Amino acid sequence: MSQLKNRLNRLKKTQASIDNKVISSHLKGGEWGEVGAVTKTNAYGSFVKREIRIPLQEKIGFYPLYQLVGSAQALSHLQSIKSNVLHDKMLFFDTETTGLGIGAGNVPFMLGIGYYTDDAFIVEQLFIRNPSEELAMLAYINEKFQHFTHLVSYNGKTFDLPLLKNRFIIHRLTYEGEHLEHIDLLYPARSLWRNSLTTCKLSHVERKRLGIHRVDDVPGSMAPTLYFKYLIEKDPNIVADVFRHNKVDIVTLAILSIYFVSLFEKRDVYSNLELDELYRLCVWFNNMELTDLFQYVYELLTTRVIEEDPNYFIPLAMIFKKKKDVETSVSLWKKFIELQGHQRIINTEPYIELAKYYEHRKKDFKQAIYYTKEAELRVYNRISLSKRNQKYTEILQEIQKRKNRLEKKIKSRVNEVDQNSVVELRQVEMNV
DNA sequence: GGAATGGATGAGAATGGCGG
DNA sequence: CCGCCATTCTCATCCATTCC
Repeated sequence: MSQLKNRLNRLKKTQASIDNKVISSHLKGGEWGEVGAVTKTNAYGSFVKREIRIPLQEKIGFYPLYQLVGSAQALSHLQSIKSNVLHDKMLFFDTETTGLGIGAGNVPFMLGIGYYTDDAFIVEQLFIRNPSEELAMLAYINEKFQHFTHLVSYNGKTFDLPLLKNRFIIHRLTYEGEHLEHIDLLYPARSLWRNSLTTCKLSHVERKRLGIHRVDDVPGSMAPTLYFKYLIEKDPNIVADVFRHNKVDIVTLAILSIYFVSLFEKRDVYSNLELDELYRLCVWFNNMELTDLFQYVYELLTTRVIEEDPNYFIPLAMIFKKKKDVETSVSLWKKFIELQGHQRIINTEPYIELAKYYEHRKKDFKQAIYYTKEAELRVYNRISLSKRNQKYTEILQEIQKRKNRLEKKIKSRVNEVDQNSVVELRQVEMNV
């Protein structure tokens, strides 16, 4: 055990020295050992491989790596994943390429993969020193695919994987990863943070939500330039930063997975969320049909919405309307009006929705016309406040149309009642 | 510069109530 | 039964975003 610990510590040290850029310039370029990499050879040729072991208890940002152990299954809700998700059957995946297109001119010069073993998280980085090494690298990763069931990436569905498949075709290799289900974390990230983060780029997400702060990171957009420079000068130190960048990307994929999983099982994390995140989470659980989680988050959300921003009652009401639970929608619209009705500028949607509800479902035209008139009043306020009122005059016309219709309906109902009472009277007379 | 994705927006069909 | 109108449901289409 202590032997293992020693070994881990030793590995940790070498890795730290690489990360701290102790790759010093007095060791003249050319030696791959300097970046902690070795030459790997297989039946198709050679390429360079760097392997890093990270102990599972290591904390990356806010979360330790071991948190995914035994709890990866929840990730299946993020995309329509059918098979069981096990942490040690997931292959985290990110490439560095010579450009952004997925056409033939774009070459992946580095493939970064990450996976869990019993005692560590392993990052393997495959790098080609020239185009002729690509085939050997592809063959290597092809064999790796066999040991996993799920691929995890960030925008990999549109970028990394199509590109990689193209390379297989160009090299006349059969892609052996068709069995892999693909979890692309970009989409859940966007649906959760589209409003609360200015951008959902991986580097921004990890800094703002995972507590991971990169130091001296080279942006991905620098990768092509650095690689071309390497091709000319053949000094591994030139691409040392690309290795480091790619490694963080891979590790971030694991930590982001942990974060998502925690949303499904650690209900105490909800109190740290921004209001909009909590709302988006509510939408998640509703769409995923996880009723318990939905109910829990919904209740938490409503108490916060009252204090922080009653406007959220409106989309929430629409969720229940879609679920055909209109009574709940009605209570939310009314709650909104109760809290916001006094404001000069206010969304009229709840008034209109309530008017529809009373006209069409309850046939209570008086209530319907009451809410219509309330809406009309608010729009008047708007128009008097703004010069550019084209939009609001249209809304106003719509409202007045509704009002006129309701007035007619009320009138005709009064007539109906009169006629009915006349009929009743006649019947009484006949009976007499 | 290519493409999967989800959200927003819109068009068209289906529904349903109402009056003639 | 038919025409009219408002609403709702279902697709279709568009648009921005993200990867290096």
